[in-house]
Amino acid sequence: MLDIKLIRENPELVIEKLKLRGENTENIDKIKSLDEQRRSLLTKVESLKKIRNEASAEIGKLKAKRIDTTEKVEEMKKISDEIKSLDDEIKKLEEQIQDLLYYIPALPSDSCPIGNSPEDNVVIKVCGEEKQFDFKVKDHIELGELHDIIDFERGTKITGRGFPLYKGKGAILERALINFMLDTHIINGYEEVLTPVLVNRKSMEAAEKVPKFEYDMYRIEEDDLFAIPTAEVPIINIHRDEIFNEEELPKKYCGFTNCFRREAGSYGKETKGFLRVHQFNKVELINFCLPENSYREMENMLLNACRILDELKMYYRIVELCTADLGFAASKCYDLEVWSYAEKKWLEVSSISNCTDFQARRGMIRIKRGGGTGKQKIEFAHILNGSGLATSRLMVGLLEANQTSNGNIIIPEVLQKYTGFDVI
RNA sequence: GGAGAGGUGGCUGAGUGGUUGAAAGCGGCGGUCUCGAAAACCGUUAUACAGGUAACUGUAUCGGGAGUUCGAAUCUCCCCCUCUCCGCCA
Repeated sequence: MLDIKLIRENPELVIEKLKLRGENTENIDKIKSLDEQRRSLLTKVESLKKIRNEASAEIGKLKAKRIDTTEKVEEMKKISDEIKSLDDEIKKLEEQIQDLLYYIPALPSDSCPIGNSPEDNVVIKVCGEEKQFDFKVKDHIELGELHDIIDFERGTKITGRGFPLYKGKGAILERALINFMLDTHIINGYEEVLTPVLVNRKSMEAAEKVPKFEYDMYRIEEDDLFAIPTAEVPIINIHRDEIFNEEELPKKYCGFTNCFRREAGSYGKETKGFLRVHQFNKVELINFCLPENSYREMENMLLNACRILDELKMYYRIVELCTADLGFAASKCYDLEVWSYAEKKWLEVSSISNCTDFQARRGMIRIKRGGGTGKQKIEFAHILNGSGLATSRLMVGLLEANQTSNGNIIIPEVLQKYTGFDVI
């Protein structure tokens, strides 16, 4: 959620930044005028409440002295009614403001490349070495079937399309990847958490997934719970409605969860195998930090995620998203993409975002600074999230890149101690 | 799912209609004392919103919402959560 004060004080800036995202900005003026109405009513009702409070105290004293207060009470009845109707009006205005505000995305950082579509994203760096194959490469579905390690058909039988079933060495490889990633992140200073995968509405709101993306999520209506689309949601909510002391930051968490996405509206796109699924596995990185450090921390997080791909000896690239391609809550974002030798395209395996105070404001995640100096200040934390990494698409790249001419798959060296075997 | 108990400031805990934003204690912070520390003592210690350049002022907040009242932490209704016992169960 954006700061209403920013819209109030500098609407031109807000509009200018939103336009860079290709966002419709007409609601900004609407919010501004609703906010003006709200504040003028607020001033009015607060002064009436002051009168009421003073009168009530007086009535109390008079009654104690057994002096008649009928006249005073009658007068206050009128004022009380007036207060009630003003309060109702204010409440309605606040609801209108919020309904609009909840759909306004974060403002892009000045450092974001400006663009109109994903084509304007900027490739920062290509890493690792591209392999040369002197045979026709198999795609991950063929490789999965060949070794009976991924069974898409039975996954479909159990649940539906997009719910893959891993078997045998496939399941072990998946588990090995997760363990390898978590262990690596722990070394880099992240605390591991294992969170709930169903969360309540408040948690979704704090992560800025609801109301805007409510219908992209699997929901359990009876209990008003949501299946998480990413571990970002429960991990951020660890500190919802809390205030950090500034010395506690940066606070870094990593966590593995299953992730669930309806991907409504994307049918027909990348329906093959692992490229777009409804349930996948992901290790997530979260960093709560001081506002002035968030962009520096973001570079660190990028390195932490890259390290996984480096150690797996993957061929990948770092892409910086342009203003038009940023996620709803993000001010700046890097994607990591691994090369698919069979699909002949780059696959997104990680997205590292600086959401600055956008989620912290909604989730009331704050920092207390200057403790003991007498000049205490409370401000919103900055929150970064990054995948480190998502395994299903990584699995695609990994299987393809490590295949041999007879269809075997060589396990990368760093994973061998986790799998217990070196070839599939 | 059934029965009961309870939700008050960072924590413990008083308060059942009228200076109660809220006693007291603990903790935190600042100070006095000390070579330093502890102890003791003194002071201070919530958040949000609105107005104001500011000092500051006002309003709101005792799980959430609605209601009664001139006035609600306190009374009424609905909801949520936690705990205990029973049932079920990985």
